[in-house]
Amino acid sequence: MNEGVEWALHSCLNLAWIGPGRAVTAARLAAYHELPAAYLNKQLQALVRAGILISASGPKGGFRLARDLDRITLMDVVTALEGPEEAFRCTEIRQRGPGAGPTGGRAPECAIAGAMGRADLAWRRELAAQTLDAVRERAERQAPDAPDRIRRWFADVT
Amino acid sequence: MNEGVEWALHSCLNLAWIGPGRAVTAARLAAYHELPAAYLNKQLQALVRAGILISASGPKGGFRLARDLDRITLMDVVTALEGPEEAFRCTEIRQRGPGAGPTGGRAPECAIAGAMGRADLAWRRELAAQTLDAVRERAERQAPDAPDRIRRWFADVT
DNA sequence: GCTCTCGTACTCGGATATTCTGTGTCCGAGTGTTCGAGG
DNA sequence: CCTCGAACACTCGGACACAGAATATCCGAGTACGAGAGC
Repeated sequence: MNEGVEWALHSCLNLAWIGPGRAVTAARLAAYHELPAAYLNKQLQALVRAGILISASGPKGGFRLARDLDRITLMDVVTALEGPEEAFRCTEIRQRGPGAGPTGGRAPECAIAGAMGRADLAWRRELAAQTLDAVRERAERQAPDAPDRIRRWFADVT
Repeated sequence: MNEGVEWALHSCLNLAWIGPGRAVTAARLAAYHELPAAYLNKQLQALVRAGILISASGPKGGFRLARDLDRITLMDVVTALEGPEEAFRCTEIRQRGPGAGPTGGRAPECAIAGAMGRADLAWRRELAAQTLDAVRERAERQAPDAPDRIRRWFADVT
């Protein structure tokens, strides 16, 4: 899986902790975790295209959340960065070669693809069930001082 | 996901339909689906290392199943080819940069990694619940003539 | 005729190229601010 | 003093290199079979 997923999730949580109104630049978000700024910018662009973030150019510009965390699921972020297609792609090799069989392409369904698809569905179901707000809540329970520390660091204009 | 997973699953089912005793060469298995023989051989080698297949060199050599299909799960095959590590890898970026916090590396658990890990667990649980024998049964229900056709083609020594 | 031995053909196994997606970087388009001139 | 305008600085956005892994291929190690010579 793309490494940018981790970056995007952390950045979304940071944006929420900073405050809903403030727009933060990609460079600043990247500096907080020592990430390559231009590349993080690329990932955030994908979130903008997916409607998760809103971007603004120019001075005082940057990124901010398009909606509250409780309306953003892990599935949304993963789909925005990885695309909608599932991990296992059935290339229908059973239809090629001597084993093609007499079916003229109207094969009902590949049993293997079906089984893999069920597993993929379980994965997506679990991702869709988890909102970023629930993740934030867990994170705050583990590190209650994190939100304030983040808010203070990002308020620092240095 | 690696494309070889699909090839390996189909090959395992073909091996089961051919019969438990017969050893089939990688070239023959590849020809049945018009796959690159040497590359399929590489994938089957991984299954041998995982204990799913047994290989034999020389004339009359080839691959055969190490155990019955009902004792092989989709999880076994995927792990053999993709490795045991999960798709989402947490690189602990929260521990880097100004946001590192005072914890000396003994952070309890990344909430994001935990949430992604739960989804990955659901995926693996579903894969582990499906045996290749169940997949075979579904496949036979959809194409009852497939086993006999496969057996006959592979029996052809041409 | 039977047995032992050597050669051969065939297979897996790992080392070796090639392509493709992910990773990282750079410069141009767009925008809000700010400084200055004019009324 | 207030208003208007233009230049500027800053940000996103997409186009442009680089790297690592997936994909594909090739040659060597090992083995079972079979032919041939010897007993």
